[in-house]
Amino acid sequence: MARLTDVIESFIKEIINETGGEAEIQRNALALRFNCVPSQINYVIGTRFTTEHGYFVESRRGGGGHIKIKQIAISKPYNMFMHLILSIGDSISEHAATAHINNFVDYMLITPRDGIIMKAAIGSKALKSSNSGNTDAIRADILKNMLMRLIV
Amino acid sequence: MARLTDVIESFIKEIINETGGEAEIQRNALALRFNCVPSQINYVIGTRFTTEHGYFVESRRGGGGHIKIKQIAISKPYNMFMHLILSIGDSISEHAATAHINNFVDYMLITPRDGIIMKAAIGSKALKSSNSGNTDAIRADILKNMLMRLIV
DNA sequence: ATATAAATAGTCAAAGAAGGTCAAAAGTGG
DNA sequence: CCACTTTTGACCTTCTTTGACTATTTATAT
Repeated sequence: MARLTDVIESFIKEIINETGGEAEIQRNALALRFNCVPSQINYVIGTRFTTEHGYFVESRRGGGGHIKIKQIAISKPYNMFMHLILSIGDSISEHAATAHINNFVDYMLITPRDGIIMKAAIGSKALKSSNSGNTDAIRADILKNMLMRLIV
Repeated sequence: MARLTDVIESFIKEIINETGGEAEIQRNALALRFNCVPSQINYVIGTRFTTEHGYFVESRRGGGGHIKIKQIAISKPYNMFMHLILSIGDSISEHAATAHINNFVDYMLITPRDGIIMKAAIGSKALKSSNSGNTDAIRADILKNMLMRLIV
């Protein structure tokens, strides 16, 4: 029995292929089409179209709302970039994050100015309000989001 | 489906660009043109042309009434930069932070790329691991840190 | 002048249209 | 049976559209 999740997954991937990298869907319409509850769409996206899988997701609510799923480009430099993004994991120290950012600068994947902004964003001063315990997780999220945005 | 609100927004912005900074419209005429109720014009103005977005709005009722939407001119960009850093306070919503960043881009205090990185850093996706309650505080810290770094 | 009509714009809340979250229930493979 | 994944559903948040009612300004008739 083919899992619905897999069917929806391929459906979305097909759209992405056809349009050359981006699928813009409407949650309710899709749920209706596959005869499932809307939140199943969220499940599919949350398990199959994550950063780790190389996708970037945005959405808007309200009238005319939608969900946009973008595949990051897969040219050579991006592969390297992606590889580094994946190596970040879901928790990272300031020291390690800074090292990564400096690496990105060294490899010229980002400019020194980009590096300055990023280091400011993930520095301990910027995250001092976070309850110790999840600081490293927040830092990882911030770092990955910043990097993803640059290649999506 | 394209949101009417967005259509009206771009229409007004086009006028502002053409006239070099100011749009004078008539609410009813515009509503008629876009086939909506007049108050939708107020909605567009109230959500897209606020002070935070860098606009100033005046109006007059009665015969020959009108709504004037002016883009705020900034004489000394640097002052604006400093002023906004100070005005951020110790807590800020994603909405407000995004508006600030977009403003910085509009006034060319930062590049669009800088803006992308910054918005990624303060987006709710990046801060989802923060214990709800202090998300806005963390965001304020991050934003201030990034901005400070650029002028120090 | 004054009262009244006409022409505008403003406010606010309800209805409508999406999407998000989270946990319980159900299914599956080992 | 156990651990893991998928399916479902109840409830929440955000954004847009609509409309009834209000406020202000200008025009017109007395």
